[in-house]
Amino acid sequence: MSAGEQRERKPRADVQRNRAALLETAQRHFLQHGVGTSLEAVAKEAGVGPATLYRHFPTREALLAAVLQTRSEELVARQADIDQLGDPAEALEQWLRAMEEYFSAFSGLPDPLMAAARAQEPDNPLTIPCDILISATDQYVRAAQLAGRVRASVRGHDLFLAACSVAWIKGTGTEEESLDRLRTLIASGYRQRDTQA
Amino acid sequence: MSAGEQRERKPRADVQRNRAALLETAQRHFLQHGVGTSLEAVAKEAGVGPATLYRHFPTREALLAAVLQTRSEELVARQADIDQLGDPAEALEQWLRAMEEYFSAFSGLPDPLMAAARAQEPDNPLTIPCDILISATDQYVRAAQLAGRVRASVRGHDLFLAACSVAWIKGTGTEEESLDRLRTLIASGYRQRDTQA
DNA sequence: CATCAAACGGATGCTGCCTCCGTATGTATT
DNA sequence: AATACATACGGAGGCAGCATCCGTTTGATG
Repeated sequence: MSAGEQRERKPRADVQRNRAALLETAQRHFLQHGVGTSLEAVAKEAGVGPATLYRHFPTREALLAAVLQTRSEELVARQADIDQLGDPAEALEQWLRAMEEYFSAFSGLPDPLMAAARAQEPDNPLTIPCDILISATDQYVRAAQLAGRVRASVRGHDLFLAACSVAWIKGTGTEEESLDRLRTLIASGYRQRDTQA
Repeated sequence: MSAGEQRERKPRADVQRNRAALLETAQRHFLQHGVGTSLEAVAKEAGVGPATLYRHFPTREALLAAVLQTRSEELVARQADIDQLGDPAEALEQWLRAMEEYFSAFSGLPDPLMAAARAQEPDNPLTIPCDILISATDQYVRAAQLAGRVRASVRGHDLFLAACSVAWIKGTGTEEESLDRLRTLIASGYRQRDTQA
């Protein structure tokens, strides 16, 4: 209490408990019913009133961002593995797949994600994740370009959009085979042709 | 009443009138607020009760399909122009742009469209339009492939998905410049390289 | 003008969103 | 252990949109 410690009241225990229950339930509901799931139902199943949910997470996006936190960390962890790869083209490819899986975590996720990526609303809790992903993608693109494996005209942002698109289509229930064809099409689009000049 | 004529009662005049008013209003609302617009509001502004709207168009998709009818016809009309072009690669390109514009008619349109394209629900009034578009795309693809301008591995369905994706991204409010970059990426993906062996 | 099927539309029940406010709960103090 | 107090809780309620039922109106017909 002496050394600069503000000596603030310890936060209540139920706050943490409710928050955890909400996150756990929300994740399940997002998984089962997509990002548009009923928040009222989430609250009820978590054993709290609607107001408690809204107090913890003022908007659907805030809840979504919080639930996504775990997955974001997994994505960052994957980056370490990917960076180990010697081949920058392979690294880019794997990174794109990792991002796509992240976008496909819940059906309907790409929409709020794009909304966040577009506008510069700093209050949208999904904006920061998006910005990070775009610049990370740009890193991988540049590395692959230096190795002459990716066209010079390509930007990280382009492939971010492409990955988001594929995730969106995936979310609409398209068969995996069609998705693979689309991925191949995109890959042909950004890869530098070997038979150059 | 003799010659096989079933002599059925002439349909009431208000039916036609209400239907027309609903379509006109619905188009305006879809344009302004996207495909998710309030059907109640549409009915009210068209000067009819909710029940009348639902009697004419049992589902949102039915109304959407009816409103889209006009645009579909415009698309067919464009086909005539496109078919005039000598260059099959150019024809494919223009066709893809035409489809993309069609998909972008209303914000949020790509979602129900993809839903219709995916499942074989013959009762979904959007399924037929989708099937037509896919096979039309396939025609253009084949023609361009015969001319050696498009990779052999590409299918019409792939480019249908790609066009739908671009339209989806457009609907999320992304800047036109980013869209152009994405279109270019896709084009690089399907075009046959000139420096072939 | 009378008839009657066809179409209409208001009322209604439902679900989900979000907020207000009286109440309960956990922490700190004595 | 009991009290004081801030903090968090949650039910109630207002609102909007969907979709349907059913009593009433409308307009084609003879």
